[in-house]
Amino acid sequence: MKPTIKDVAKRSGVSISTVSRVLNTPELVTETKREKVLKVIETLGYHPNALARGLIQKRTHSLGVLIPDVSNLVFAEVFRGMEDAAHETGQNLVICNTDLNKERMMSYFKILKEKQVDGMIFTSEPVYPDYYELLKELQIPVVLAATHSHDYELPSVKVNDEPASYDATAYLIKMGHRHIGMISGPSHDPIAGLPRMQGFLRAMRMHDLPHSVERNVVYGHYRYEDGYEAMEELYQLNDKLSAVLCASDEMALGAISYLDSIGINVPEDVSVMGYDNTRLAHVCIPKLTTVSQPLHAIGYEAVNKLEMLLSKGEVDELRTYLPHQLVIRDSVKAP
Amino acid sequence: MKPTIKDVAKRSGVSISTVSRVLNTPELVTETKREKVLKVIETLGYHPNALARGLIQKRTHSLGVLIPDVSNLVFAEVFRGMEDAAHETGQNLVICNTDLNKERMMSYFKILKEKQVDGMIFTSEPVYPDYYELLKELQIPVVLAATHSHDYELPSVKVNDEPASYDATAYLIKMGHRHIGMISGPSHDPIAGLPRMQGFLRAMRMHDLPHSVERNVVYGHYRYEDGYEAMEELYQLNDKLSAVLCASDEMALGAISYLDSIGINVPEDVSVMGYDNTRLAHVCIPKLTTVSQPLHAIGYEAVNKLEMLLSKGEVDELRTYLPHQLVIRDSVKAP
DNA sequence: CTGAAAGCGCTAACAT
DNA sequence: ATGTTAGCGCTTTCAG
Repeated sequence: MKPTIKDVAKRSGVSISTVSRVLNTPELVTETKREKVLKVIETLGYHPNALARGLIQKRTHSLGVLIPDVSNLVFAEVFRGMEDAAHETGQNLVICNTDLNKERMMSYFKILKEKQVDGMIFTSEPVYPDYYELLKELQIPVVLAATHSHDYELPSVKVNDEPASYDATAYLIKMGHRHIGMISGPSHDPIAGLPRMQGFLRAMRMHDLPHSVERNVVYGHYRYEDGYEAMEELYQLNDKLSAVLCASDEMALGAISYLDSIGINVPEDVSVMGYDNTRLAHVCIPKLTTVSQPLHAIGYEAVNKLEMLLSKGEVDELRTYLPHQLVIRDSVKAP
Repeated sequence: MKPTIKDVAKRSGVSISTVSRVLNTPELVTETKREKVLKVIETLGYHPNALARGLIQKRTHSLGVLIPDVSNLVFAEVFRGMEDAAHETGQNLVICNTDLNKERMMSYFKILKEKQVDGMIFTSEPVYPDYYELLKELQIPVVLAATHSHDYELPSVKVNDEPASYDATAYLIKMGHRHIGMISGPSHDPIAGLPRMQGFLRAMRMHDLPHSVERNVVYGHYRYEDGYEAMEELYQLNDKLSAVLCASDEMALGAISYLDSIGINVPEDVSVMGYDNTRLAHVCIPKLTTVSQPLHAIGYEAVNKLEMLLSKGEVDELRTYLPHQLVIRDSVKAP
């Protein structure tokens, strides 16, 4: 059997409370006893049982992370930020891939609750009413990362997409483009879909440029393949476009690939702009001009915010919007 | 206070063991009582405490994952495989980013031990003697993913790199290339460095082609930037190379980028071959011809193997080698 | 400064 | 089929 605190106590000739003290409040124990106990711990190879401790203290130093898909670069970088913050404050992360599956999501809520995580980070998905209800019933502190909710008072960390998308479009316009298309996320996606499209439309409108949703906007699910198909569709809709704004880097690459397949060069013939600034964006040819989201920081700050919520019971700022940035590289040029 | 099993028992007018039974062995409880209890659980919003349960059963259904960096596509895909397998068997994953930092690694071993994870997956790093000693002391079941050990009897799942690299090189040769360079991982990396280089050298030797380590091989740490710099170095060493094998897709992209910067086209002037077959490889132009590692399957099988180790106490096959595959795309052509 | 004792919430014999 | 009881390994009063 693995040694327990009892074994250590017996071998050290002290009570278990003393052993507990050298582990938790060593300053309350005489030096000689403390050293003795430490030595026994060493020779026995004793390691405290965090379950027993957690059972009493009601604190496990574990956080649950709900994320659509860790193998997606965007989420992987956000997640990495969470990991770094968690490591700095001695927390562990229990990860759950949701694949945007509601049932899987709800079942994870319960599992995490049972495992007594101290809190949860909910990533990149809208907070539906049933999620909120369950969360409330479960009474688990939650912070939203790369998503937010106006309906509910949930702390969140994300980029403000509408202005970011506006800026991107304005940049394209400033470069001299007048016929600009957009490959958007799904219009029913209130997080990364709608706002980015709205920013685009607002910029076009403000500059008196054509911005028919029917002729200038097509939709995809942020993936490379979606970008490829969307570009094909967009091109059939409107072939005098000189620039295309995409709602993700992956879709931008897909769009470039389609254009390449029909002999159109980027950026010589058509400019393409990405969104996210994942590693993808600077690893390809041409390197992507894109909207940078501070992915790592979003994850990092989300965990910090959760930590504050756990320790102080409240956060300093309910909804944090981290600044975006335009990263100018090689996929956009003047027409 | 959150309701406990006691509260449920009281409200249902039964003993706590009966409540425990409806949760764990419902068939042993009369239907009427069971329904009554279930209803109370529902109205009270009771959720069992997994810590208390784990304390008794000595099984937490949590696995620890040690991985260098989840934001790296290679690991992210392996990790995703682990998540899928874990989900299917009702396990949770606690993740620890090691950044190849020995101390961080060793401290994570201990933390995971204290949290009573049932087992651990150790990813993509050599098993150094001090790791092994600690692992042995801690008595935690371990499976290696994307790495292995000949020195120790540790179950592992990976691809056999030497033959894979041989095959890649042989393909290049079959395509007509005679002057081939390699951008290798560090030669001191026994997992993804040395074997891939050895496979390359063996293929060159077997075909009586020039294979001087000094003139044909340069080294990098698998990243884009490394590939870029390595390609520059390689080109200065030997400018009549018509093909380059890289030890990672990222390095291949870096190499292509360097070649592009000095006006050399891929694959028209020089062929470049990648390794890993991450998403990167089919998202760029030209799409990468590469050695496919079944990344997802490596993670998936590693978790399954760990599960078998936990349930049966042994594994059917100590070291599993998953098949690699050549994926022919656009970055290699005949010279 | 130290020890004894009372749980944390649950499962698992052991009775009945 | 159900209840009683004894812990799992630890922290935390409470005495001394």
